[in-house]
This record gives sequence, C-alpha cells and structure tokens, in this order.
Amino acid sequence: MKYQRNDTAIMLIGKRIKKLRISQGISQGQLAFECGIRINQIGRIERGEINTSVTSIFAISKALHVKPHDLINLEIEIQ
Amino acid sequence: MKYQRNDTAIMLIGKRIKKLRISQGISQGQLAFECGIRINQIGRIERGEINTSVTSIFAISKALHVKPHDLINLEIEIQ
DNA sequence: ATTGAATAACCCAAATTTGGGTCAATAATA
DNA sequence: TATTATTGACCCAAATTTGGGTTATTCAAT
Repeated sequence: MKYQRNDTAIMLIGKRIKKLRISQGISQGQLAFECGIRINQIGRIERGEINTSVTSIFAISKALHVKPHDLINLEIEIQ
Repeated sequence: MKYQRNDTAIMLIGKRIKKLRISQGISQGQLAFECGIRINQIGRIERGEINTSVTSIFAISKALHVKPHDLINLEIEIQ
C-alpha cells in the first residue's frame, strides 16, 4: 500500500507557519537558523510539499514563539 | 549535519496515544485498521521509536476521536 | 498450567524526508 | 534601472519512516 498523505493538513500547516513568520518579520533563512532546519526544508514545509515530522513542528513552533499545537490546530475538520 | 529528533516529544506523544487507546478499550490492531496505518507502525509510534509525521498524527487523532492538537499539546514545556 | 490475544522485536525493501548545494525567479530597495 | 535579499525549483546522497511480514514475548482469561 502506498503512503497516505494528508495534503490538506500539511498545506494548511505550511500556510500558518509562513503567515506567522511573515508577521514576525523574519526570513526563511532566519527561521531556519533559529530552529536548526535547512532553509530548503523550511521552504518545502511552507509550500506544503512535504509531510513533515513532529520534531520539525516542535522546532519551528519554538522558533516562532508559539506552542506546537498552535500550528496543528487548524480550526477546520480535516477529512 | 545529522537529523535532530525531539525524543522527549515523540515519547510523550506516544504515551498519550497509548493512554487514549487503552482508555477507549481498543487494541493496536483496531486502531491501525481505523486509521489506515500498519499495526507495526502504531506500536513504534506508541513506544516513541519514530519521529512520525503530521499525516499520521491527524489519522490517529481522528481514529481516537480527539483533535490533532490534543495529541500535540503536551502541557509541559519541551525544550 | 494452558490457551489465545495483544504487543514487542526483529527483518527487509520501498517511499519519503532531510541535509546540502546550486541556480533561476521573484520581491524589495536604493 | 540596478542591486540585493529572498524565495522557489531543481539536483543528489544519506537518514529515516513506512509498509509488509515473521517470530518471540507478554498478558489476560480460562
């Protein structure tokens, strides 16, 4: 069986990360530096290209000074 | 650079999933069936062995009838 | 003690993520 | 316009996750 990816969820999480980052006036490079993730990866996550991990969610949320579940709480019913 | 894994977070999430599953009286096999993830993978996630994905968190939370951020909100400060 | 279910612990291959780099395209600013 | 920073879009290799299976261990009930 193939992998199943929740494209809606990962896209919405990416948009939320980007929105928070922009609102805090920092670049992808700065966010990448602060959370220890490559800038390429930050871009891929923001664009919803990849089904990222718990660790990345925690690292990004810390760098954005929000709680991990703030990135996950999408306020819409997925599926 | 090597991967960085938030072992504390993935361990705590695993414990939370197991606790919720037990409290609902279902087996790993039943949970696996309902969320479309292999039983081996459910076991690995519950034991905190793997740094699982957003999609798996969403699928498991749906099968457990909780919201995704309920699995992520660890109520303690990680890092 | 024994049976059967449930879980853990392995193995392997495939798919995906991540790191790391480069270059083009876009946006912002002088 | 020209310059600079930022982001997107590629490429590749390595690390990790996931699927899929089998076997051992644990646990509960009889």
